[in-house]
Amino acid sequence: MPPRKPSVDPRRKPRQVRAELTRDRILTAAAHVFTEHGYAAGTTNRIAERAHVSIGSLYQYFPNKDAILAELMVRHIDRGAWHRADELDLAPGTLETVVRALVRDAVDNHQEDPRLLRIMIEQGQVSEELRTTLARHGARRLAEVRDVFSRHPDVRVRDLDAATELIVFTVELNTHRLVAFPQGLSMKTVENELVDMVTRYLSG
Amino acid sequence: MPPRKPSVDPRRKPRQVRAELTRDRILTAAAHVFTEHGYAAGTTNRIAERAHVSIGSLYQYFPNKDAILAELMVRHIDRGAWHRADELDLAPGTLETVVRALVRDAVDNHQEDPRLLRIMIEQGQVSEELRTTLARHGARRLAEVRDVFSRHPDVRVRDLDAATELIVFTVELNTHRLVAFPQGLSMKTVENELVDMVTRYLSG
DNA sequence: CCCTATTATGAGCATTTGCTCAGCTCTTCG
DNA sequence: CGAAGAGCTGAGCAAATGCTCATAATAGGG
Repeated sequence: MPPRKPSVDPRRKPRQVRAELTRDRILTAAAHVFTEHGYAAGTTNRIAERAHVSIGSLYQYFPNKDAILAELMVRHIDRGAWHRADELDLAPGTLETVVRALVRDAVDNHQEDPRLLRIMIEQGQVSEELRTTLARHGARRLAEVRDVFSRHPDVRVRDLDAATELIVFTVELNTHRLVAFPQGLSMKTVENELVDMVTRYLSG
Repeated sequence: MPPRKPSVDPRRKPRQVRAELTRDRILTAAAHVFTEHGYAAGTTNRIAERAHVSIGSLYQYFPNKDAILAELMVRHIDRGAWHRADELDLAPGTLETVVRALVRDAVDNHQEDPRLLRIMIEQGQVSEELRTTLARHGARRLAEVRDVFSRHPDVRVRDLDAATELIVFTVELNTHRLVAFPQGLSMKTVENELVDMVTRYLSG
């Protein structure tokens, strides 16, 4: 890492529409670049290039690289993007149907957002607010899934809370792996086996 | 990142005890440095310094920085993971017993150094060479586990290969999560539920 | 003790990356 | 129109980092 200055200097605040657009393009590009290359390899020059903006312009609006990530996080909070992303649409039916819906949901929503979020979290610069918000939302989602399970007549497990947590994470992690490394096994195969495993588990 | 050469050149293989020790010191130092500073900030010079070895020596045994992490990961995987595959084989019992052994194995193997583990996982998304190395070792392990499963009379699944892969990754990933981000649930609870899920899945 | 293969050294090269700055273009408004 | 300020540009600096290579030190069989 090159010059890491204090650089707490105030940056230009957009006064024309043009500038606002530039800022947005930079942020959008940054989101893409970070998700694609990771934080360290997501260089400011690369971001500027992707935004079709000169590095000079970039640094006119952000005092340093970290500030870009920070702004990205703020926007995430403001927009509540992940709220929608993880919304679950579980219709009642066979247990297998329900589980399959859960798996499909994970596959659908696990494309872009989670990776960026992971980068943000790993980078450690996460605000306390983001952390708690994420935690709260995660809990809410767990509760939703657990409710669906608890209402289903075929579900027979010792510890529903533990089971729900295990299942949600297992589905999520396997999906992540599939999306990240689309190796050997096909999406369909994995989906089927995942559904089988979870369904049999829940059935007792 | 400075010069990123192809660097597929063969490196010196230790022929004297002295060299073996040097290699070990480098790896040990690398583990510490990566743990302390993270991968990006864990510079090769810093590693060499901590190992009380010159960078020249470091590069005599490792073609590049990634290779050091790769070796660390290989050692991590190798350690214990299938020394016990034999035990599993020699002491066949209930399917549940076998599965529990598998889970315990993963837990034991990961209990040691959460921070390093996280780095390995996170960095795993980058280097192609690293990935193939891991893939090879992973494949070996998969084959062994699949063998154990295939020999057990109670195992009834459509696609043993797919099932094995799903199981191994699920066990591993859940263990990672538990160790790296310890949350509400206790180790014991998760172990039990994991065992239940996998056992029921395999039983068909 | 000597000779050769092996191992160790570290200054420095090549490259990368975060970031600056002098000067340019565009917008706005009297 | 035209001036002033807002916005934009990109060559390039300084620091950092991965890695090489010429050279020196050491080991161990003969």
